[in-house]
This record gives sequence, C-alpha cells and structure tokens, in this order.
Amino acid sequence: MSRPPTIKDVAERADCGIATVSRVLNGRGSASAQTRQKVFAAAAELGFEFSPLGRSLQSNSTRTIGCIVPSLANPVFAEVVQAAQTEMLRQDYQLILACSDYDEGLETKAIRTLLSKQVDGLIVTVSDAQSSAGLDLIRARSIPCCLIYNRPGNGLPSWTVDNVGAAWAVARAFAKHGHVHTGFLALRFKRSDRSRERYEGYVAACTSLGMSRPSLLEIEEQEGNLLELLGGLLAENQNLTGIFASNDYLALAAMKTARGLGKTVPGDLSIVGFDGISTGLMVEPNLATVITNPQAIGRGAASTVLAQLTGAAAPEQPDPAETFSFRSGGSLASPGPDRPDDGEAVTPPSSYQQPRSR
Amino acid sequence: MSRPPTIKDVAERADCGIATVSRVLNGRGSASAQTRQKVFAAAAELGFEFSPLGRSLQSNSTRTIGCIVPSLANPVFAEVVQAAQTEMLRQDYQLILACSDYDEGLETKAIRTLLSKQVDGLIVTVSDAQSSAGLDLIRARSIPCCLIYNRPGNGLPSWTVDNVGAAWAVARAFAKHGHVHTGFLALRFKRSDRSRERYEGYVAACTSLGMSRPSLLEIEEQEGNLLELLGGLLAENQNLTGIFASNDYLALAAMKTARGLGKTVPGDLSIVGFDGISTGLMVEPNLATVITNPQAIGRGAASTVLAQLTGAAAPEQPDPAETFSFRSGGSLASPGPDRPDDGEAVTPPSSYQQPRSR
DNA sequence: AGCCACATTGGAAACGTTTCCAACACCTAT
DNA sequence: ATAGGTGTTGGAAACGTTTCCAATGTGGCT
Repeated sequence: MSRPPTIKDVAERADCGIATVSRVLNGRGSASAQTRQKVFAAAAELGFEFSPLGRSLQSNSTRTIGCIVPSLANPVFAEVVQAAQTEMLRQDYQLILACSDYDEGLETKAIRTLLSKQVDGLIVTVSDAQSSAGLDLIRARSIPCCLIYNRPGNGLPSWTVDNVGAAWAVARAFAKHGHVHTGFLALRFKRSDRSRERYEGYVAACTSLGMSRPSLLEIEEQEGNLLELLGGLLAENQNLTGIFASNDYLALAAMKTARGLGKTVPGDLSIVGFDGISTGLMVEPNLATVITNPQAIGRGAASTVLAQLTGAAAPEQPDPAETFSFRSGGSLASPGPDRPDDGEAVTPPSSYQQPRSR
Repeated sequence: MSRPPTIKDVAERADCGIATVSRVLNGRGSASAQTRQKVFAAAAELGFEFSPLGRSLQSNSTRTIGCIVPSLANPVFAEVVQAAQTEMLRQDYQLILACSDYDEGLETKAIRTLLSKQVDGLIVTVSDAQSSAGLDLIRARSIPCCLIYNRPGNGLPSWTVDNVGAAWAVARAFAKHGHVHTGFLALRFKRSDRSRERYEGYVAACTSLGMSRPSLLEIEEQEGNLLELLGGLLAENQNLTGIFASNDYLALAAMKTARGLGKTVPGDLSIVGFDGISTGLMVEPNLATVITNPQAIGRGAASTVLAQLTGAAAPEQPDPAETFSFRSGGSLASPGPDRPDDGEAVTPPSSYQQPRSR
C-alpha cells in the first residue's frame, strides 16, 4: 500500500534524471530512442501517472473550471451544467460546481471561494449581471469567464436566450388568439434578471400590439405552498384571459391551480410557459411554451471559456432569433368557449434542435 | 496586475520568517503578541490568502470530493447533487462533478480521472455496485467513498432508498384496489440496479400477494420518440390494469400515452410512479407514487464521506422504512368504471419530510 | 552565579512537477 | 586536427505551502 509512484521513482528505475522522464513522458524536448524506451517501460511497470498537483503548482493552472448556477432543481440549469461538464471533459478539464440558491451573498461567496481555489475559468449565472460584486472580483483577476442566462455586459460574454424576442413571440401568439388582458407570472422576480427581461419585453410587446399592459403576478418567496399562493393570485386577477409564466414549472402549477378554481384551460384561461421542459408534453392539454436549448448553451459557454484558455477561436453564438422557438400547444387558445388548439409543435431551426435524452 | 501575494511577501512585509507567518495565520504553534499583530496587519494589507495548491501539495489533501451520477436530467440526481454540494460547502469542501450518462465505461473513466485528480473522497452512483471496475479502483486506493442509490456492498456504505420495500408498498396498493394483472415499466433496465431491485421486489410482492406475475415492459434505449415506444408497449399489453413505472417521468409519459390510445386513467389503466417529483402533483389526475427524499440522501452521503475524512462519527442512516413513503393519487384506483381516488397525500414521516424549493 | 525550562523564531527540507542551463558526446566541414 | 554545430542529459531552481529542528532569548529557581 505504498503511495502512488512519483517521477522520481520512475527516474530511478529508468536510471536517468527526472528532467529526462518529464521530457519523455510529456513528449517535449529530445531523448534517444533507447532512453525513451527505458522511461516508458519504467513508467508502465510502476503504473506511474503525473500528479496534477505538482503540475498545477508549477504551471499555475489547475485544469479546472468553476460553475455557479442558482439551483439544480431547475431542470434548465441541470441540463446546462451537464452539457458544460461533458464539453469540458472532452478537453480534459474538470468542473467544480456551486449553487447560489438565488442568493446574491452566496453567489459572491462562491465566486470568491472558487477564485481562491485557482480555477482556470468560470461559468456563472448571477442574479444581476449589471451590478454584481462577484463579477467585479472576476474581472479584477481577469480570469476567463462566460455568463449564462445573463445579459452580456461589462466585457463578459454570455450565452443566453433572447428573452425579449421570446417575450414578443409569446405576446404575438396571445394577440393572434385575440387576448387583450394577460398577466406575467414570476417567482423570485427580484432575484433574476432573466425574469425581468422577459417581463419588460412582454410589456413592451403587449402595449405595442394593442393589448393592455400586462399585470405582474409575483410570488416573492416560496414560503408555504406554491399552489395556494398561486390560487390567491389567480383569484385576485379574474379578469385575465391569459398568463405568461416565466418558466414551465410555474406554468404547470398555474394550470393545476386554475383547474382547482373551476376554470378550464384554455377556455377560461390560456397559459404559456418558458423553457420547453419535456414534462410540458405530458400534461393535458399540452403546454404552449418557449423552447430553449440549455444543452447548446452549456456546451457553448464551456467552449467559450476553454477557447480563451487555449487560445482557440471562440465558438460563434447563434443568431438571437435562433436561441428559442415558440411551441404552440393546447394550453393556448382563443378566450371564451373551449376550442383547443391541436398542439402541433413548431419545428425549431435544425441546427439548434434539442436531443432530449433521459 | 501582479500575481496574488504569497506567504513570502507577507513574511517580508511583517519582517519575519515564512514559518512564523504560517504558524500565526494558521493559529498553530506559538508567537508573541507583537509578531502576531504584525503578521495579521501585513496579510490584511496585501490581501493575502493561502494558495490551496501549495497547501495540497504539502498536505496531500485537496479538500475536494468527486461526485459521479448518471445524469442531471433526472431531477432526483440533480437534487442529490445539489444537497451534497451544499453540505460540503458547509465544511469547506468543493465538489467536482462528472456524469456517466448511464455508461459503465464512462463511469469507470470518470472515477479514474477523479482519482488521479487527487480527490479526497467520492460520492458515486454506479450502474452495478456488485461488479464495478470503478469501485475496485476506489477500494484499491482505500479512499473514503459513499455510494448513492446503489445497494451497499463490498464494504462501501450507501445512502439509498429501500427499493424492495417501496415495491412492496406499491404492490400492496395495487392489491388493495383489486388489481391482478399489472406490469413494471422501466427504461434502461440493464444499466440500473435500482430499476432491477424495484422490479425484483415488485415481482416477489405481487406473487406473494396473490396477484399474477407482473410483466416487464422494457424500453432498451431511447432512440426515437419515447411516447411512440410506449404506445407500442401499451398496445401489446392490453390485458394489464395497472402499471408500476420505475420513475415518475416514465409514469407521466405512460399516462399521456394511455390517453392517446383512448384509455382513461385510472379507469382503464392505473399508474404508479417512483421518486415523487413535484410535477406529479401538477397533472390531472395526480400521480400516485413513491416519495423519496433525494436531499436527505445527498446530505447524508456527503456527511458520511466527510466524517471519514475528519474522523467524526458517521451520520446515522434512517430506518429503511423511512426512506420512502407511498403517496396515493388519482392515477391509481380500482380497475373498471372510473371511480377516482381523491388523491389526498399521505403524510411522510416528519423527520424525513422534503422541503420542496424551486 | 549558574542552570534549566520554556517561549519564540527562522532556516531548511519536503511535497511533485517543469524548465532553464550547462555539460558532454558525437559528428561534420573546414 | 580543430572549431562549430547538433542532440542528449541531469543538476538545480522555482512554484507555495507545512513542519521539523536547532538557535536564540527570557525568566525563574537554587
């Protein structure tokens, strides 16, 4: 049970200096065929592997990327993280994960910790990209960093969804079906600039399309039962014929709640979600929603960071209009007597289609 | 933009040796009040922080735990990982994540990589805990490791659900409602010993409760459309009145598919899931399922590994019977004309209740 | 005065790498 | 034969820590 062999052991066994071993095994510098032979043999016999620690100390790089997301409970982030991890693995980098739980303090603390851990780069979602103590720290160290789901800004690139464009698409869909009074439903509105972007885009779109200004249905914090809170909100807003929820989970909850209040969906209330999680297709009626591609975002963000590290060309970001596609579904129809849409899916742009695997 | 200050810089500024700085800042060994004062001042002025790299090299510990799960697309694993990460953060450890994508080869490779990265411990789900090349590697290095969702074995502890017990509970529920011919629905059966345990427990329970031996409805690989594959399976098994799905997502898909075939749920077909994901409560009828507590499992596994590292007492695992609770729901009722259950939830044991936050 | 115990301190080794550089051997063109 | 090149090689420094150990200083005791 001896500790793993070091380069010194190999050198000894191959009867040469450690510098030579390093050169041979790393394939740089010169070495005679015979020496190479001996070194390889010795390394193989001992089962030698370089210690990343010694290496990191020397090279000042850890082959490690930090990743901070609000929560993995949101399947969108779970998919992003998995895709990023997969991409990084391909390039032999490791991913260190931290969750900020939508808390700006934790967020900053996590960034600080990861920075001190000497990560080579970061992939982060912050609650507000325009003013974030954590991002300031990152910029101060000028470490490769890519945002996800945040508005790009302050010199940091971001892979995200065109929230404003998507909100317009939703507004147009509501308008097409003749809705006038609709609402925007959000959870933790204050802590997510994504949500705010969607809301602002939606307000602009609605007013500009001749609908009334959408109400904001906001759930501050999820203390207690989400369904109850929703019930209260919906009851207070009986005049609305449509609701745009800032994510699919909320949308599903809203459908459930509406039914509980004796309303039919979409007859009494139309509902549109955001994200395109696959469960939206399991309910009756199908959930109309904005389909996004977390996998492409995760992969893209990872490549962007790695490119900065390796000097490769940064991957090109898709056209904003390709970052989402609207999926119609039975949950959206004209207000009034039930006349459900058939829920046929709009085909998303092929290059950006999401392979759903579970 | 000079590089971060090192202990040497602090020593110089405080006009003392680096050994002294190390002692003072780490609070071990003695130092005069005056020296302490100077060192603290110097460190503060420079904004000094220890480099974990140098430290690790010296101490042979990285304060890093590897975590390998099949996929984050499964919300159960996403929650487990998040809970583990949170617990580790509390003790100032980092989590390195890898996904095996249900592939035993990738699984082993990931373990190998993490081991060479010098993680201090591992939290792993493998596809077969009884014969796993990766686990052998771990044991050979005798590194702290805790399994999740695997049967404990070969000396490795595991936090998991009592799959067999849960399967019995499901069988009893079906039996109580008078079902005789039921099936077990699984995806990637071969690659998950969890699924197999549930199936075996279910078979044993059914036969022992006087029901017929359940059919195995298996989806090998999800090439193509899950709903279509399911449609085929359900069509081939028209005689069944109930289906126990090995996870909630499958259960929801089965509900959807059944409706597509013109069957009512639960009238023509009762369905029970596994996991207790919150979306199960958003559909109509509510999904009957086995509720589990991924958060407790993640937290527990993390504590178990950390305890081995710090020498603390390992946290006690809950009684197997407390690792799950059966939740009745509208998707399960007596076969025949629709007479839906009201779907009232069974209260899980209080100490093991899951706070759902999203 | 002499001695010992004890607190404080810093030099140096060790952890496992990479890389600079000097040393050396060998070969070839003058 | 000699100078100059080329290809191999290993010693040593550097990366940032911790910790052993020896050296120094201080005080109290007989």
